[in-house]
Amino acid sequence: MSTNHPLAEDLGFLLSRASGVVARSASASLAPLGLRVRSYSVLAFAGEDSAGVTQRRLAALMGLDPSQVVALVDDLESSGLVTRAPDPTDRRNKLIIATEKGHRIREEAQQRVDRAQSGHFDGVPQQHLEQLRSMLRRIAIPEEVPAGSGTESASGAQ
Amino acid sequence: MSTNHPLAEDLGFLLSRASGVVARSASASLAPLGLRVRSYSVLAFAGEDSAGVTQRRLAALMGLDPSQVVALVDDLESSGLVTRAPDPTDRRNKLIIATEKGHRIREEAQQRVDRAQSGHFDGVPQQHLEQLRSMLRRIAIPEEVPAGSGTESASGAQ
DNA sequence: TATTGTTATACTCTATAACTATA
DNA sequence: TATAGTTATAGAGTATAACAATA
Repeated sequence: MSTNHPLAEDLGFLLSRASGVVARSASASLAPLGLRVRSYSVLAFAGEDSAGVTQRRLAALMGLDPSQVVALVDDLESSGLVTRAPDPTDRRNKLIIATEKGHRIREEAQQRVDRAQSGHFDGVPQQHLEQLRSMLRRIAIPEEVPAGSGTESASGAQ
Repeated sequence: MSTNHPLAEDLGFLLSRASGVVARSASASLAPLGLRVRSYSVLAFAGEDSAGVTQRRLAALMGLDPSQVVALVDDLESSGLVTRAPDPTDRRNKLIIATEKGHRIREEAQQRVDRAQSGHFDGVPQQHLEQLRSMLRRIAIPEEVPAGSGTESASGAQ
């Protein structure tokens, strides 16, 4: 399409830069809780569903390889924020469930992240933010990640 | 502000996911040229200014530490895409200048990246893309990086 | 004394492949 | 045989600190 635009105007470039800026401030805001953006994401997803989430689903939600989820859960588990509960239905699955402490920390973590992010977004009108969100959602999740998790052989996850 | 929203709707999270998706496809499209997103960015900035760019300025433009720029320039230089020219005005500076071959490769690289990215953005109305761009620019470059490069002791660069 | 580029180092993130236990 | 979780490993990205040459 538009040929020969400067890189500083390129959407992919700006996306990457902006993402880095926001992630760094989120990371800094979480440090006092002993969390990083990654582990916070796992904790947040686990805390959203009282039935727990499988590691496979976490990987799909976060766009990671399942092998990367292991260490994240290990850390949270050893900090007592989540537990790995066996799934009675299918014993291959491990359901990641937030502990009571996990819920408390998650609450505070979310507030911290929100506070850190508001600095980046608060000048922008609400309507634009909603457009931004829907645009990013479309790009980030090409095929709307069905709740059934991973029948698609890790298609868009990589 | 809005308390207790699901993480999948969080702007920072979506930003990070979308950025990853776009970066991966850009990376894949550049692989046949022996470039990555990072080295392509250096090549693009160098090619935009026939007078060349200092490594310090590249670091500021890309949000990197100056030490990270060294290896990127090393690679491009050994591939014959850029040269390190001494700055007569200030011999501490090294001006990174695209070679003729560098300009050719840069041209093709840009086309490849544009093609890869159009898949992600082409459904979105032009007006929304422009809003997105200006929003990302604001977040990515907090204080509009003055052309004078780095008097601000690597403030926003980190 | 301050700044540009540089080297070195350590840590995080990303990407793959292979293994185990269950199904 | 296929899938969930796991281990291991190599490579890329990120973050700091210190140093030489130049200003």
